[in-house]
Amino acid sequence: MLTPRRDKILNIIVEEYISKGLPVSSEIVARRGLGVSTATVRNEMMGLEEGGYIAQPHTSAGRVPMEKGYRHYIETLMGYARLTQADQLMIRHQFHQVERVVEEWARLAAAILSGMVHNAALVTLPKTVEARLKHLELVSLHELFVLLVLVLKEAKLRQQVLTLEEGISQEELSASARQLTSTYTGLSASQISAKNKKLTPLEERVTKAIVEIMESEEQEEYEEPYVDGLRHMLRQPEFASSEKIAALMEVIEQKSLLKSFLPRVISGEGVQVFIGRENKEKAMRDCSVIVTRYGIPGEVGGAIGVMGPIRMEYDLAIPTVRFLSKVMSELVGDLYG
Amino acid sequence: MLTPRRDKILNIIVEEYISKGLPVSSEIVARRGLGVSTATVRNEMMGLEEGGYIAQPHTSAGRVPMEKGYRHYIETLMGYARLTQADQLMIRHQFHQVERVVEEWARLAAAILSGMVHNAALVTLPKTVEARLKHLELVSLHELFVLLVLVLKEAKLRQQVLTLEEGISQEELSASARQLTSTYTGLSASQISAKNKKLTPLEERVTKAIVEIMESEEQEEYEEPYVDGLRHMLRQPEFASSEKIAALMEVIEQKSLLKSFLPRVISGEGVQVFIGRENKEKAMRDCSVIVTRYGIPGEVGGAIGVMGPIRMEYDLAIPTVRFLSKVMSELVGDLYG
DNA sequence: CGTTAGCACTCTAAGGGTTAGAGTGCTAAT
DNA sequence: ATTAGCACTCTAACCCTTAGAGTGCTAACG
Repeated sequence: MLTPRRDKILNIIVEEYISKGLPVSSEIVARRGLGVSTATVRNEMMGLEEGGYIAQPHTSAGRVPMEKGYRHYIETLMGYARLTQADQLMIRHQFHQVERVVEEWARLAAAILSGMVHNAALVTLPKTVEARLKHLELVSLHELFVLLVLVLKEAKLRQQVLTLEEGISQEELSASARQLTSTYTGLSASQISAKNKKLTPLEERVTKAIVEIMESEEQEEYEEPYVDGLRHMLRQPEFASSEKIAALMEVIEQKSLLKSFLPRVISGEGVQVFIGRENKEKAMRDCSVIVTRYGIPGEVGGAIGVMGPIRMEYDLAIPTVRFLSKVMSELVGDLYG
Repeated sequence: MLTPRRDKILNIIVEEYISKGLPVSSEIVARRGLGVSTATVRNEMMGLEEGGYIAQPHTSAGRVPMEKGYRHYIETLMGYARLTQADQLMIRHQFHQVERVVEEWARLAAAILSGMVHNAALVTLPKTVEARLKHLELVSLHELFVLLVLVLKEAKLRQQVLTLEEGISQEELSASARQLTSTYTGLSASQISAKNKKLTPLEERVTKAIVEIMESEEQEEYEEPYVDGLRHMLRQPEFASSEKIAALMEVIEQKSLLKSFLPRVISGEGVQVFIGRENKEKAMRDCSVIVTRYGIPGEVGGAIGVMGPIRMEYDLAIPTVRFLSKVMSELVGDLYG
């Protein structure tokens, strides 16, 4: 598709632009590698420009990569970019320092990721394909209020306050809870609602609530993600305009973030990169998102990724996302094993 | 301190500046109320300027309120500013629509508040002065891992995964949990650790974990707050500089937000306003924060507030914060009743 | 004495004009 | 195919000018 020399020139332009943020002149390219003159480089650049890989902000300026150029660069990168052994160790070490709680892991992953790539990180909590009940408990709060506590298969807690018609003692509640736990344990929402044993009014009420909670659990595609490192991302010069920032904030706070690209993450394999206009949200047409799944395929999974300006250090961000996804998969697999 | 006329002129300047965002000229002031000429207004303005209430950006510009001017304006405001009946109803209505869960309330309060005042809202979850155990449960996850679930007095759940020395059946775990619940229910961390009954190794392990969790619960001054509506705040013209935004984001993401003013909220009564330099964080010297407590004094409480540019609609923000604090107090009081 | 009309003064923001320099595309030579 | 050389273009940074807004002061007024 691209001659080796053009490929090389393109990659130099992208690298240079990413690190400096300024249009890249033929001279800068000529100084790096290939023993050719600036004139030759200029000729090749014209070809790349016709191909839509690069463009000039104005006539007398150097070249700037276009989305197609970034795409090409990233394709090359995907092959070899890996984290150094030292970085991997450093990251693993940090995970050993925190508690064995999924929320903590996700938070830490977001913190590490955003810190390393100087951009915002997103991490969703892992979600099981099918929620299964592990244990349930009824705790009398006061008068007619009862707290229903569900423990789902992967140590996930859900709670709901139920209002009863008549007061019931804690002893009776505990008995019912024990009873229901033993009949429902290990079952999914559909299996629970399928069971049509004879139930007391209380048990019926509780069962309905359980099914409701577990179904809503399965419905949502993903949990709301942890977002960390906005402070880093906003320091990038491309976010000088506060209008852009506000628009982005809108997307983030309205939670439309997930809907916009998670479907594509689920379907795809490996680390995926969405550059500029490839993002569905208008506010993100100046951003790139690097995401991947983590977890155990077909059982439990979440998403982890980075958001930043198009001019991002892909050579760092891609392997970092990849590695953190690996670590999270191991941890989650361990917990759910 | 201030003659009635100066007081009036000052308040006009502040109001006008808040609504328009432009320096206020003597003519604008003269056109509103008081039957005096621009020259007289100018004379009075000079007095106000000497007093440090207002200032000119440059020689030939109108006046802009200084922090002292805002302070004076707010002091006047505090007396009478109330929400309309319609707004109050509208807000109450929204709270009736959501589930009886503290987290939901806090989230909703933040959403309503930020939407109404077009700025960022902060709401912490209510925190009890002393954590009391309501119920505990032990659920076997697999092999040596056991999930400890605590239900605290105010329907608050806490969890921790314990690693045991040897496998224990779910039946035994449940028995222990029931046993411990009955002995510990209604007690505080210190009371639990004071009890020195004979304990099995398992019970000892669990007790230690309980005390640990409950103590950490009491230690933290406040929970991490929900922040909502940054998208609104960032649209304000004073946040045109992205440098400011990034600095603010730093404060928010690093959680230093709470430490910076919550001590003062706890000690103070009623709605409090921190204007510009009165905020401890450097990044917030261009911001105002309006906060108050909610909850039941001496028992349980949280904080709710607004953050925005100094040029904020105090006449709207102050009563809104006040009213939402009232609603949250009622709800929380109801739940903990 | 407080108030006001009148006026000179100051400062900003916007527009226009100039210029140095960067980087190009083209041409002609190698 | 490559390259040196050069004319050309466009930007960004200046400076200069000017209209207009709003002031502070002075002197007159009730």
